[in-house]
Order: sequence, then C-alpha cells, then structure tokens
Amino acid sequence: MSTPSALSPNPSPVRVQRVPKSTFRHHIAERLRAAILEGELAPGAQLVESALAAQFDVSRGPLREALRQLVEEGLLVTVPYTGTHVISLSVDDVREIYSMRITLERFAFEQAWDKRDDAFRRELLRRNAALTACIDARDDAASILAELDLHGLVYEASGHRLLQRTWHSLRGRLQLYWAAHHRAHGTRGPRRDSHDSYVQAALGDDLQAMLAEISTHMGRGAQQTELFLSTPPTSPPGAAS
Amino acid sequence: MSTPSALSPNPSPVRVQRVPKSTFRHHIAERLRAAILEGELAPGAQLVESALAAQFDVSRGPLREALRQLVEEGLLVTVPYTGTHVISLSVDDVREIYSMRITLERFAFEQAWDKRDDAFRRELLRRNAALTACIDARDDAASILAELDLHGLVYEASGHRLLQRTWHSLRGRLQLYWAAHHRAHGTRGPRRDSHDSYVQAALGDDLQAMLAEISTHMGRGAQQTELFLSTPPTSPPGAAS
DNA sequence: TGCGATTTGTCCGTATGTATT
DNA sequence: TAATACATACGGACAAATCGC
Repeated sequence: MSTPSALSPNPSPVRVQRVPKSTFRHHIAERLRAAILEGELAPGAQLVESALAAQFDVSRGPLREALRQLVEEGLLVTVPYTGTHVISLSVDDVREIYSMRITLERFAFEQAWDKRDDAFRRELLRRNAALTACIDARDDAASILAELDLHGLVYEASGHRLLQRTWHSLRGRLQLYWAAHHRAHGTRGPRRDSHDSYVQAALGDDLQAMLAEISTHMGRGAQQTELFLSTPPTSPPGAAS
Repeated sequence: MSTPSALSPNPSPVRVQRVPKSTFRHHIAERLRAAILEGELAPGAQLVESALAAQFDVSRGPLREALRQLVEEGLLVTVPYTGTHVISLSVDDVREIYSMRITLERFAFEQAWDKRDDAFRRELLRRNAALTACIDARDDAASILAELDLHGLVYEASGHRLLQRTWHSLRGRLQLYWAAHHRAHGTRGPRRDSHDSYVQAALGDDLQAMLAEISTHMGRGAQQTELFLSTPPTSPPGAAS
C-alpha cells in the first residue's frame, strides 16, 4: 500500500458527515476516549474532575460535559455524588460483546453485499494487508486498531448510518477490552492468517458462506478470549496517572 | 401480574441495576426526553439553553449536561455555536430503524428462546392485553407505549444487557417517529389483532417460525409507515413552546 | 460588505449535598 | 460524630461564532 499512515480515515465508500467544530468538550472527549481505549486509564480507575480539568487546562464545565458524553458511550460509569470510573468488563460483558458483534456484522454484510464494488474490494485488501503488517511487526496496539479497521469496512459499505452508530459503540467496548486484555496477559496474539478466510469470503459471491464465516470466525475469537479470562492475569495492571 | 400500572418498570426476568439518585441533569433529561418523545417538542424545534434553564428553574450548567446526554442518545443534534434541535427523521432513517429492529428482535428471540418460563408467558399475554385495550380505547399515545412495551419484553427476557441498551436507543427513535407520524397523519392505526400472530409465535415452540414472524410483522409495519411517508402530511405541525 | 443581535462556549468563585474516613 | 474529599449546582460574566439585516 502506498498511503503512509495506516490509520488515517480515508474510507472510500463512506461519506464524512460532520466537521466537528473545535470545542473544548469535543477535544477533551476525544483525548479521554483515546486514553481509556489505549489503557492509559485502566478499567476501574477513578476520574477526578478537578484533576482532569487542571490536566487539560480547562474549567470543569466542558470537562463535565465530556464525561457525560463518555458515560453515554458506555466507557465510563458514574455514581452521582461519588465519582466516575472507567468501566471494567466482566466475562459476561465480553460474551455479550461477541454475540452482539456476530449479529451486527452478519446484518452489515447482508446490507452491504450488493453494494460491494471494486473500491470496496481494494480497500478490504488494503486493510487486511495493514493488519498483517502490524501483526508481523509485533505491534499489538496497532494491530488492534487495524483489526477494528478491517472489520469496520463492511459497516461503512453498508451505508446504514444507524448500524454504523451501533458498531461505533460496540467497537469502543471491543477496543477497551482488547487493550485491557493485552495489558493483563501480554500478547493478544491473533494468528497472522486468521483473517484470510474472512477476507476471501467477503470477496466471494456466497453470502451464506460469508455469514457462516462470521459466526465461526468470531466464535473462535470469543472462545480464545474466554479461555484467557478463566486464567488469572500474569501481572497486576498498574494504576493510571 | 397483579400490579395495576401498565407502564411501571416491573419486568420479571431483568434486574434493576441502578437507583438513579436525584440529580438535576437526570431530572431535566427525563423531562426533556418525555417532551420530545411525546411530540411536545416537534422534530426540528430549536432548544435554547437560557429559555429552558429558566423554564426548568435551573442554571445552564446542569441543563447543558442534560442536553449533551440527549444528543448522545440521538434525540437531539447540536451545531456548535449555533443551536440544538430535535432531530427530524428522514425516510431513509425510518427504513434503517425498521431494518435494525428486525435484526435486533430476531437476535433477542434467539437469546431468550430457551429462557422463556411461565412468568414470561403471563407477562407477554398481559402486555398484549394492555395493547389491545389501548387500541380499543382509541388512545394512540398509550398504544404506542404499549406496543413498545410489548416488544420490549423479549429484550428483557434475553438477559443481554448490551442488547437491551441498544434496544433502548432504538426504542427512543421509534417512539419519536411514531409520535411525529401520528401528529402529522392523525391516527396511526395498528389493527387490533396485528400482534396476535406475534404473540402466538412467541408462545410456541418453533423458533424459526418466530423469526419469520418478526420479519413479516415488522416488514408490514415498515411498509405501512413508508406508504404514509410518501404522502404529504394533512396539517403542518405546530411549533413547540 | 459590515454590524448587531442571538446563542452557544467557557471561565471563575462560591455554596451545598453526599459518601467515606 | 466530625472532618475531609469530592461531586453537584448556582450565578454572573465574557469570548466566540453564527445569522440576519
């Protein structure tokens, strides 16, 4: 691939909908979201408004609004008059995430199947190549993003905005879980060719085969992670700054 | 069930998770949500912070947080430095809502199928009876809520919290659309027995039949509403206070 | 083109409610 | 029971952006 950055948002079949004017709450929400999803703020960590306000050099007003937004996204939980914490996912939560993911992605392929064009196929191969490159480079953080990026393509191609919105929410939880999982157990280790059959089916002409592939592909992923979940972590995760 | 109120949250198979302590933003968000969903605030209507703050007798701080929450729920859209408005759904939006609904509800039945017990069956019949009662009483607003309540049961029974969360978001859009549709076209008019086959299938033992019923049942609903959407409204909706 | 009105965005200081110790 | 830490909320003020004239 010729594009330098593998993560820059340049999906072909999707249109940009909004140019979010620069507001503090937007900026703060973005930075906090990134900090949470990358594990800089570990699950369970408490977020103190005054400290964060000082850290981001804003007043508490915009910061509170950003927190509310992340709460609504499902990344934070807040108990009134007590505090807000990064959510910590249970085993059941992870099961729910994977089962929901299978449902949504099957639906996405049903919606996008007849809309696939050459741009879609090229982009699919490009993202798959990016993923394998990240895996080969042993860059786990990047491979997480690349895998989410790969799977995100079909949602973009579906043209279903409500579905995209739902996927975006699910994507955040997935990323959060994968990052925490990676920190706790070291390598996350998707096999290098684990997405080849996925991509092949997505390029093919058999929708039923694609749907079956999704179920087995993600069932494998769920099984794998659940296996890790039943074993205690190797090292206690450090506290957040 | 012997509880009198038809709308009080008393689902058997689901556990209450939080007792939302009374905060202003919570209270305001609830009231605003109700006002929007019941059509008191028509789609497209602008919400001015200062006016609302005066109306609810609170300062702008908590009010803004409530607005952010509703924005994240998808009921409001806000353009920075310009204003926040109640969303107005397009034809495509409604199509998306219905297709997503079919997907989610099929998934919900798959999850809940083996968990159905006598309490579930009793509750299903109770809610169906409540719905037909509202229809017979020509109470369209109540019948909207009753129909949402009926369909909500399977989500509660699924025990899938993430799915419930997603349904809750979709439910809001559905309610918003139905209310607006009802205001624009007069009666919404679901046939009195339109849910009988749904209930029968949900009580039966054939999951495949149930899934097929969902697709046809909601396909009918989507078709019906889309037919209305192609005709101009009988009267222009008035502005909100 | 500019100007003013409107609305949102942001900040600060302060007071109160709540939970934990 | 008191003290502390924190979230919640108020009110006023100003800055910034947008829109209509």
